[in-house]
Amino acid sequence: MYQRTHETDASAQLRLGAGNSVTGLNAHGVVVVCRAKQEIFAAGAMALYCYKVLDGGIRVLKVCRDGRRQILEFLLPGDLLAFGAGDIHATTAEAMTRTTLMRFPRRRMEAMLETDSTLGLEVRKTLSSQLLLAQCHILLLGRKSAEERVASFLLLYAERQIAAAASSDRPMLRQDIADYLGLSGETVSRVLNQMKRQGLVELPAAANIRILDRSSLETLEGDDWERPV
Amino acid sequence: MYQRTHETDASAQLRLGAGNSVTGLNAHGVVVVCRAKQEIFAAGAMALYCYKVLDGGIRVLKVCRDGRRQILEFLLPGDLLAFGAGDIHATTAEAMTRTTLMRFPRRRMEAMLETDSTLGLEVRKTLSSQLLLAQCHILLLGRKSAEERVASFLLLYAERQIAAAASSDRPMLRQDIADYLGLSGETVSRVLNQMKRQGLVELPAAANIRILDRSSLETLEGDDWERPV
DNA sequence: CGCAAGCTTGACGACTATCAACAAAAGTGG
DNA sequence: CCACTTTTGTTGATAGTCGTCAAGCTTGCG
Repeated sequence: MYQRTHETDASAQLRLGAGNSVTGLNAHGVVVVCRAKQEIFAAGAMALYCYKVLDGGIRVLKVCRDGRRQILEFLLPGDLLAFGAGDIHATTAEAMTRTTLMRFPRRRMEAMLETDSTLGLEVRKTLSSQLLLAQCHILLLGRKSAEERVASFLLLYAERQIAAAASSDRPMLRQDIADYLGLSGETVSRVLNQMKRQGLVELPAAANIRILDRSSLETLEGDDWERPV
Repeated sequence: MYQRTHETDASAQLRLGAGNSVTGLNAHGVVVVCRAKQEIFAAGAMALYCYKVLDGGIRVLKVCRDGRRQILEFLLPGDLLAFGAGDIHATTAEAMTRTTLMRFPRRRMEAMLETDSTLGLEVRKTLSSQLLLAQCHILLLGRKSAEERVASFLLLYAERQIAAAASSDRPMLRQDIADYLGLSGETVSRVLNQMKRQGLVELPAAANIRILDRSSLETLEGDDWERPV
């Protein structure tokens, strides 16, 4: 809960370019550090703060009564969290590894939106690109086979993780991938190892995936759309 | 392509309240009428316009190379379409029935956002609530059984359709429901008829569904979240 | 009246979840 | 530094859900 100048912010800026600096808000931010698996906020709680990821990784998810889990998105350094308009969080956010965040009071953010149209543009761009990602996610879950889902996932996160690799070793468990893709952990494991046998990927250490044959994966993905920013 | 004063606008206003009037933009809107099944824009096309639905209904969807279809949302009178920040449409929009739209030039809308913070708020609220809906959709597609999906769908659209019933008879084909729920048309038919045998719904005419036992459906839905606005 | 589009129903098979056992890593504490 | 425990990943056997194919049935419309 202590103020700190943001050492890690430089790498964060690097990812999404200068445009995504949450302009004037930085002055009102507080740096918060979360340990692995710590909950940042829970579904149903008052949305008092919004966040920017500086270092580490976050999963955003929904849970059913009976424990079924669906991950909605993985956030990496540079990404914004909880900039929606709702006063109550509809999702839960958890740190995947030790994670550093910049935290902003939502009331102050909304006040700034009244006058600062640049901030407004940033927020709109964030919401827009989250929506585009969600739409691709919907197509994936609704109409793709297990193999296509894994291929899509690898291609989507490959680029991002290269950029985030500096900050931490790929913090992505099989079960997290499964809960993102709407599959079981076993199925993800099977598909990945089949891809390994076909020479499409390498699995050096567990929780570490290296793409060897990107174009074959693109064929498998069976898709049509322009990948969103 | 002719200007017209919006006769149907009153019922549209009724749905989402006075807040959702796309404030100053109305002056720059043109009323457009689409016949059933007409494409409003295609994925990949330049996003020149944004729209507000005045009457009828629209489906927004994505298609794979091999023809698999996934519907992302159904839009009803009062809903806004294509207010995202991207310059290229990532989705296709089609009229489900004869549909009346108000069409706004995006460049002008974006220009107004520079100064009009009320419009900015409206756009942010629209994007936010679309994102909430998308997140529920992701949970549904990733983790729910066919029966749970249909129950969720009925509950989600029941309220909306009561409001929209005035404008047109439920324009929803089994195949559209199936493509929204990530199921086959046959499965949707089977689940609906099973629900009918259990006295949960009535199926007076094809493409017409009446809910008889809402609370049982809520149990079936197997969910936990606060339904979004 | 007859055709076309959409809906229902059944039979069958494919895909993927579940269960279970084991292997491999990663912590943990002596 | 090494047993020990816990967590995570792999692999196989089995079963269930849902997609596909096909036929027949309704409904609406020309």
